[in-house]
Amino acid sequence: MKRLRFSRSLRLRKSADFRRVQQGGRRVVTGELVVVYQPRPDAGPRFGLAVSRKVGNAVVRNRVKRWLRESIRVERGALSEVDVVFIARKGAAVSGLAELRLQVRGALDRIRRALRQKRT
RNA sequence: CGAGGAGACCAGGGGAUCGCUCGCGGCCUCGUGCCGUGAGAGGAAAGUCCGAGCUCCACAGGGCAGAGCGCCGGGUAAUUCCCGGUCGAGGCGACUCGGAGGAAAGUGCAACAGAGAGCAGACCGCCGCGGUCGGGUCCCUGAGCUUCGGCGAGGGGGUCCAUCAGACCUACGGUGAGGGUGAAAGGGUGCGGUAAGAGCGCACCGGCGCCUCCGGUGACGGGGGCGGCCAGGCAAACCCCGCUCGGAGCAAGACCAAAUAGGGGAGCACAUCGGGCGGCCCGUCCGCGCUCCCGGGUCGGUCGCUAGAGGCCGUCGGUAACGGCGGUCCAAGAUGAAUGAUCUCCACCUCCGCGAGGGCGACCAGACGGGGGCACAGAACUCGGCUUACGGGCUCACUCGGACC
RNA sequence: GGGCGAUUAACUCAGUGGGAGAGUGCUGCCUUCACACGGCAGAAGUCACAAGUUCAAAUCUUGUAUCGCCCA
Repeated sequence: MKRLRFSRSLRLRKSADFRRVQQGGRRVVTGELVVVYQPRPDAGPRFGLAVSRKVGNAVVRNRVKRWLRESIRVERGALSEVDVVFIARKGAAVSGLAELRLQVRGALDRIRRALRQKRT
């Protein structure tokens, strides 16, 4: 069985990258998440998180980011050639890991379909 | 057992699997790689309210202005913090709380009410001067008012006292005792005194000032003498007195260094002008000029960046805070920002059922089954404090009340 | 992370120790055939919250909460 990792190489880390994705990318909205993605040919996938202070205090924000990282780690599958930014809404603070994991899976499925359609 | 006050401490634990960040070692296909191994949030990490280290501002200079602090002594790198004490307030008590210098340096403020509110004041009342009038009491009558109980202006009569007293009036004077207003009206009680009064006088009590003695390093406490009631409140009002304070903050600052645009540095000189050194004045430095040189900054990266005024134990000094000496232990460094996820077992709290067991007794204790709960909160340069948030647990001496032996 | 500021009626704001106010909006009446404009009257506030100083606090002091601004 392939091990499920989410190391630093899979993360979006630069301010310029965030700006590029959020300004030029496409948008998918689930219940508590806004997911923005932009294709990036001939490269692996990269994921970024954005949890603002409106979501809660530092403990709550850290918890939401951990839930999202865990969800991405489990659900990302064979996605590639794309940059994705997950933006948490206020309700994410109380939705719990299971709910967020469902929403991440749904958003990633829609991104995969859109990319496949575009390629063909 | 109940109620209460004070201090110290903990911040669920074990196991399995999958992950994240950093250090070290190894491997290769040298990468934002893989493997192994070790470490990985708090008592408040929080608020950013004080104090420091550190870095830059030329040195951190003078005066004014400004800001902060404010009982006394000690601790400390330092403080507005801590410890011990003094005084005041609260509590039966253990104990708690206190921004606690100066209002007999000055300037100011006090709405409304009230006669008068800041070198006070005469509305009612009381007294004196002047004027007018006989007055008290009982009975009858009775305008009017009424809470239907009564209250009663005025008039008539009986009786007592007598030209003193008293009542009324007025325009004057005295009074600060009484009424009433207010948050506050210039000590309290008693006696004397006076036309009436008043600290006007006296005694005691309380407070204040000055002198002096004793105890204490001191704040202050205790005793004696004299004065005299003249001296109200607010300085978290201006202010006065004393002490302290240069500014900014690791996004400080140093180094490496794309694209784009053209500027930048060093030396010498500087009357005026402009700018910097937190504000103003002084002082001082830099620029505009001349000569020489080629690097500077943004994106990004590296350093700063984690071993410290550290914890614990023992001992000595000290009432204590704390300090000296010796031993020992620990020690996250991320940067779109790590310290997590799932499962399981056991603790802890609480509710319901059940109520075994122990004790002479007040009472203790809750086995067993089921349900619920397990807080506040996440390092961002580092320390010392303060403040605020917080479910519960543990421990040590104490206080008050009750019951029992 | 660090440095600052604000909070008063539904909205925008004044008020710097004794009376809580202005404009817009809202409600009612008048005016008009009707509406707008206009006129008159009225309601509406824990002065963000909690302690303290003071006789007295929106105002002064301290703490808490919320919102906003600046520094790469």
